[in-house]
Amino acid sequence: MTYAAAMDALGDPTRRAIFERLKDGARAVGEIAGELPVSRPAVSQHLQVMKRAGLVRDHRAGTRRLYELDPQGLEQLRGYLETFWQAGLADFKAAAERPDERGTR
Amino acid sequence: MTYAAAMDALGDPTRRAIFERLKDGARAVGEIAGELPVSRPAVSQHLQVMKRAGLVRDHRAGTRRLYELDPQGLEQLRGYLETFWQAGLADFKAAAERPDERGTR
DNA sequence: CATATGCGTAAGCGGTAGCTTACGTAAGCG
DNA sequence: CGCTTACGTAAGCTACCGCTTACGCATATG
Repeated sequence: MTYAAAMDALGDPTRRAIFERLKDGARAVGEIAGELPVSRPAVSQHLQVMKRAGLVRDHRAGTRRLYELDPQGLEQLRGYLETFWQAGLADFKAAAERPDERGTR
Repeated sequence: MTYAAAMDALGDPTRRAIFERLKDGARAVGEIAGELPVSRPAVSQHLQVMKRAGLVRDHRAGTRRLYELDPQGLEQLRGYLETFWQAGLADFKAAAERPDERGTR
């Protein structure tokens, strides 16, 4: 049920930008903010939302504070999306993937 | 790059509720609205946002309009999340999954 | 052809999400 | 010990998002 917080969190573009910056290792707050068009406090606030959502972890490193990806939140999201591929969706997928016949859109 | 629209769309709780109602087959707009605490136009608006995001498809059925899941959008999301499990994240995951040592949180 | 059903769209409103600036605090450094 | 660095938090403002009501349109039905 906690996947909801993770979905809400990654619903914001700035938050996704921050999240993606953590792909290749832990980073400091100001370091991330330097690469984005928002202030450092803004990044700090976003990181806390993601922390509550279980998407990131943090730990101190001198005067700085390093944030890194938290696999726990990612696992929640993966599990949630997986529920949509279940049931009769497999053959439905096959039917839907051939160029549409009904001209939807 | 179009995964962004899908993430934005599923960032809203009401939209997720609608999305989940489509798990087991196509549904009409009013039918969905009847199960949710929002008006039918609200559901209609949400469905269109999700349609632009590639998350749902629609087609007419008499005077009604049936909406169903669109595997295309789901695939976008799955692919996006997958990028976070790449690289050195595998062994990082192993390190992060044992009860934390640094007392983060 | 008249009526009913089901839906999309327009218009408008209120709450809140995201941002900024300002301030307080903990840890390294000379 | 002052001073700097790096961060979190508070306060406040604005834009936008999600909602409702009202309306118009297309399709079935008798």
